[in-house]
Amino acid sequence: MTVAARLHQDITPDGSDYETVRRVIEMITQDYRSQPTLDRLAADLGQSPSQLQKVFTRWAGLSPKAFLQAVTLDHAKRLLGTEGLPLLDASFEVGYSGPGRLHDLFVTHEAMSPGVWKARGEGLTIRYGYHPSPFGLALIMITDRGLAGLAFDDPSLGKDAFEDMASRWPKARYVEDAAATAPYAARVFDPARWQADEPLNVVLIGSDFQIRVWQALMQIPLARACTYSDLARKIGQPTASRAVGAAVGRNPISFVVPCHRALGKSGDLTGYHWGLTRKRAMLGWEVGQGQA
DNA sequence: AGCAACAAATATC
DNA sequence: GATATTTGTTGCT
Repeated sequence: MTVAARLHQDITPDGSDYETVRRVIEMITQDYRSQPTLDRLAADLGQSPSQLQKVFTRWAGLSPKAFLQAVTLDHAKRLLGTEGLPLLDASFEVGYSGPGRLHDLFVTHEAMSPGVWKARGEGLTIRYGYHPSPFGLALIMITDRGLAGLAFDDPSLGKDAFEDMASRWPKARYVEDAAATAPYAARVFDPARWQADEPLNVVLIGSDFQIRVWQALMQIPLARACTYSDLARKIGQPTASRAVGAAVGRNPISFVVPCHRALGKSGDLTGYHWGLTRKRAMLGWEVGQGQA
């Protein structure tokens, strides 16, 4: 099966795969100490073990067991007491194979002038559309310069993706145009199309400081992680880690600007705007792509 | 005033 | 002793 065909299956319109995966992750992370078996997870979900195995591997490219190890990395890292070690190095210590040599999603970015940001998006026309993704229903926003926003709709979060995004640039004009955003959805979530010869154009709209943080984030390779203080050092303000945290959290283009790769210094997955479970899911998924 | 932080100190098991 | 919780400091919005 081609990657494209596989991806098409991954992103069932009703998002049922992600829903299953999300619940598994929640169960796993609730008591990772007990290392729940596949049989038990399946029983709790009311599915047959083989069915669960199939859905899970299709989605993550990893068996649930391997995935369990991946999302337990924060725990592993804490146990190892390693400092500033990239995520996968830590996983290597717990008997996990190393990262693949996959290229990361190749993007070119340009920063919107601070003026546009200060004007709260005035004069900007933003087209948007909803598309299924491996992480649930995604809301994509574009300007004529490129991708400007990526959010996730998640009823369990009790927040509306569109409201959330629109409040960032309240004065922009919003036009629904799913046909225009569809190609972006296809590109962003298909690792087979992450190639340098056809870079994805993204537009960063934010304050000066935020944009520097987001640019630093985009330099973190797939399935790797770094800490907030690492980022602070990287942008030349080693004491500004707290401000970095705030800026990371404000990132409008989640997943593409990999805010999910920022961890607390101890390896804790501190917070995530679109839900901690989704952050774990992304990290695990990336590890899976690295294996593929 | 408010944060998706950090480190050191103190309290708790 | 190892972990939880608290407290002071931090830089940018």
